[in-house]
Amino acid sequence: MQTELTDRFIKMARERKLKVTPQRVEIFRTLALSHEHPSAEQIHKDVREHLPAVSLDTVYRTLATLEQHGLIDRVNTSDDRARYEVHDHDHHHFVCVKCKEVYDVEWPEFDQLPLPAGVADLGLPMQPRVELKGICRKCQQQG
Amino acid sequence: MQTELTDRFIKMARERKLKVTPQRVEIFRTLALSHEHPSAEQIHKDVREHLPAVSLDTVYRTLATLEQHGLIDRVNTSDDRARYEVHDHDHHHFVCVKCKEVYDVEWPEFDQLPLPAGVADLGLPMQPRVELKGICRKCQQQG
DNA sequence: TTAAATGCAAAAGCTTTGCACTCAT
DNA sequence: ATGAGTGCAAAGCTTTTGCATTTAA
Repeated sequence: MQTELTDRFIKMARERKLKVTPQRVEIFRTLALSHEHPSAEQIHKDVREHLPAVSLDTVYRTLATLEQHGLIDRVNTSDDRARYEVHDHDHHHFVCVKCKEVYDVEWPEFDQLPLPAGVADLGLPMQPRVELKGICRKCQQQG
Repeated sequence: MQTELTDRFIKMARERKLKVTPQRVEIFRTLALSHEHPSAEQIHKDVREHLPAVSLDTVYRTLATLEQHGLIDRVNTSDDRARYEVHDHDHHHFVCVKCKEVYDVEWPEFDQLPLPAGVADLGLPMQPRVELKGICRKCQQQG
């Protein structure tokens, strides 16, 4: 529900001593409710339907802040623009190399796989994610 | 060796009816010999040591062309600029969220794992790659 | 009260594009 | 010969930044 999501954001923000502004609440809610892995500009457009005065640079700054504090994730696609998501369940991505669309994929077998031995030497790993590049159904049918 | 790599490129380019220009040869060779997952600008800088007249936009155009034809891969990082590699052995990436450095990781157990059932519905998958985000050794030590 | 967040506008940075010329085939 | 590739310069987009104002704590 609306309140539940907002409360969750407020709780996480407070824990990290981030100020809770209407802009931030709305940006987080918009992203959490989207399944489109939206870009900053898309988020801006959506947020403006509820808070018309929000500026694009606030969206950029907020996304950067929330990402740094681990509340949201940047999705690495081959797209020119950065795209984001709230990572609230274990999943991976199928990225279409043609249209750049991103689809969520669940893969429990992978989630249970232990990390390769050498990783510890490289650094401290966080979330292992699989990126499945490919051509999506829609693009296959179009040629 | 030098010739071997060049020959390999020429063969692949011819198969795809791409013209073999000195610029393309040098761009491919530079990328193939690099282990740094370089950006277009870095490649441009390196290539210029052998072919001083190559322009940056030719590098961009060549990288786009070679990527479209599958001779090179774009590496999806959280970095602002696009980065590339010649994918000549099975490996995955450890990406440092702080310095954006990309390290290669081998993971034979993953390579043997069958793809999740649902993928076929999404489209035609190509290479499954794992992206391990984390904080690299160097950044850990610096704070 | 006060440090952080926002909005605006301008700038920066990466990448793309139009056009005339060159070159691989 | 001829169409693809290149270099140059200019433009296009996304993203960042400086500064004055507002606001959450």
